[in-house]
Amino acid sequence: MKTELEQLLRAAIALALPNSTVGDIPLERPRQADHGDFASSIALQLAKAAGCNPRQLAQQIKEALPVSGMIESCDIAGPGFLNFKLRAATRFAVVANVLLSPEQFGRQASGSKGSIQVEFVSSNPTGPLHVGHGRGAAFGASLSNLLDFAGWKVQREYYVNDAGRQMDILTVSTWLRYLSQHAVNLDFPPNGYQGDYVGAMAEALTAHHGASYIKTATEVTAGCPGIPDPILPIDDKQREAQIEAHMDALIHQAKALLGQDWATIHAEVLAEQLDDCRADLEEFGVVFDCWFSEQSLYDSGRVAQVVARLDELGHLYVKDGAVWFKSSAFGDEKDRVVQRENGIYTYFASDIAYHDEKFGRGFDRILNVWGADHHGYIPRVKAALIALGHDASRLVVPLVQFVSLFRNGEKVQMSTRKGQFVTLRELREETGRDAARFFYVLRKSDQALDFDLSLATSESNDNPVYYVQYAHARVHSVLSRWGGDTKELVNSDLSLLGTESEVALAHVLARFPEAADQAATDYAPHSIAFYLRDLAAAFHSCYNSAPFIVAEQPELTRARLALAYSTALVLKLGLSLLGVSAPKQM
RNA sequence: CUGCCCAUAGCUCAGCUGGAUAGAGCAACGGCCUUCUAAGCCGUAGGUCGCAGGUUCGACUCCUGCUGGGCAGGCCA
Repeated sequence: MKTELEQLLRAAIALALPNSTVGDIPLERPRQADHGDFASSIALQLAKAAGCNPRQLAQQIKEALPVSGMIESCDIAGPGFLNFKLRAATRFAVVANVLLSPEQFGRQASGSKGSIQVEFVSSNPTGPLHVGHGRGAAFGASLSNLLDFAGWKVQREYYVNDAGRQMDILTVSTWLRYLSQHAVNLDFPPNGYQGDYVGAMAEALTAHHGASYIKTATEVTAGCPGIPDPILPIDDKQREAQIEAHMDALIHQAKALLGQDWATIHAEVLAEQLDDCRADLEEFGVVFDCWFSEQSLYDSGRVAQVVARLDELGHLYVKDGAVWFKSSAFGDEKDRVVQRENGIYTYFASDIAYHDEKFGRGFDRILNVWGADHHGYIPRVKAALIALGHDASRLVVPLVQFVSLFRNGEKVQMSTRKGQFVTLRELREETGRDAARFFYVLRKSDQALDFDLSLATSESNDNPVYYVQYAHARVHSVLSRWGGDTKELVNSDLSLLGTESEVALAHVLARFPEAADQAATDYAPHSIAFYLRDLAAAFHSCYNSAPFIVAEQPELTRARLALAYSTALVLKLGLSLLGVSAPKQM
């Protein structure tokens, strides 16, 4: 409807101003009803270049407008706005459109926008997902759904950081718990993973492999500097350094003592964490097409290859024994190390290989959904891509800000250390999946989120999830009261509609395709949540203004139910984009 | 010190590539259930869009400076 009107305007402008070049035609739905159904400020924009006053130009455009069955009137208002009023039949045509193909309403042809990869969550598989990851998951999943709906061919990917030190630390932590369960007593390192799940994995290790990994305490700590005594008067930096050195020595010692068994434990720990993570996300309605392993980049030699390529291109140099990438030559604020003095590649090196690999897969666009704390990392990745000859503008990084939990008005304290964090699983169990998914996307992603647990769990009118779901349930309640077949509703006489609240509802309904498309281009699932609230509000208003079922007027009843049912279908569609269910009863 | 994000009603937040009288929810106040689910609706009140400049027909929106809050600046990931 909007695009048709846009074409009419374009034709009119071509006639009124033959020599002008017009970009996008501004066309908005005014807030105020007396400004019509659509308004355009195009005359104001073109007036200057055309050298005449805006109202005059608006008049010319109006007169050049092709005849159309959808427009009832076109007025010139204010400084030169063109206000369009639609015919009643045009206004309610949306109802028939929705009923004819409910799944397709607002959906754009698959692949019409090109292909896109969305990488999100990608948390280290070193422990359960917490509420921060939950936001990334909810955002990324909703965004992916939206992009798919708006015509992108979407691939959802989880990058698994299965290489590197954090995984080693988890493996050691598990092994140390295993040892202590077998009465080998050692001081547990403060930078080890301390959650209960580590102990559980240690028990599983015993169940699968018995006592075959037991070593003595002296063997394990041989060559370790030990954990600094808390009473020692050394500064925090020194203490930190010694703790890290102790951990490195433990890892080294574990690898030496266990030999092949180390790889077995490592693999088992990783598999267990990934399975848990996958299940957790699935229960949250978040499913990935691809789980991409960081380790595979090392195994296939891609990391070494990409570093070699940068070297051939002359973008590397050696300083202080380490290999540096000249990222400052490509927009980064300083150069970055890709290979450490000890010969080990940095995380950045594998990330370059990963992004190079992704670009090689031929996506038109690549999205990395990252926590906002990683924003400083963007320039160096882009720098690497540019250096490798890629078009870095194809990479977009939507940032997701932090989440704070509130219960009864008080902030829930969380710290990743000591495993004192609220997990996504706990959140889901407390609020339910629907509330969690909806609350997560109720705020702009680049805005810090205060997640109000009391509100999310309240079964009251304060809860915005219920507000939308209730509108959907209400429609079905009315439909079942009516008792007819909803398939018949397509043939209703929509010309019987026309009250103020009916017009308003149809108007919001017709906005859905634009809202979905805009939300996709803005990477802004939150605007769908807001749209759904608007739609529910328009429905509730309609519901209260007059009964849908009028006993002595079956035709009017059918027309009104057609409007109500199409509303329910769009509510369901919109909620499904956000991963929220649409119950028929509440 | 430098970079990024944020600042809108008492509170939590929307505000579409610059458009007409800046919106919603909660809280406050006043109404609406013998009729399809009151988890709802209708109404009233509430604002110097952080401050100061600039760009123009027009600025919550764009630019600069300032104030106040969050985050980031490793041979960690």
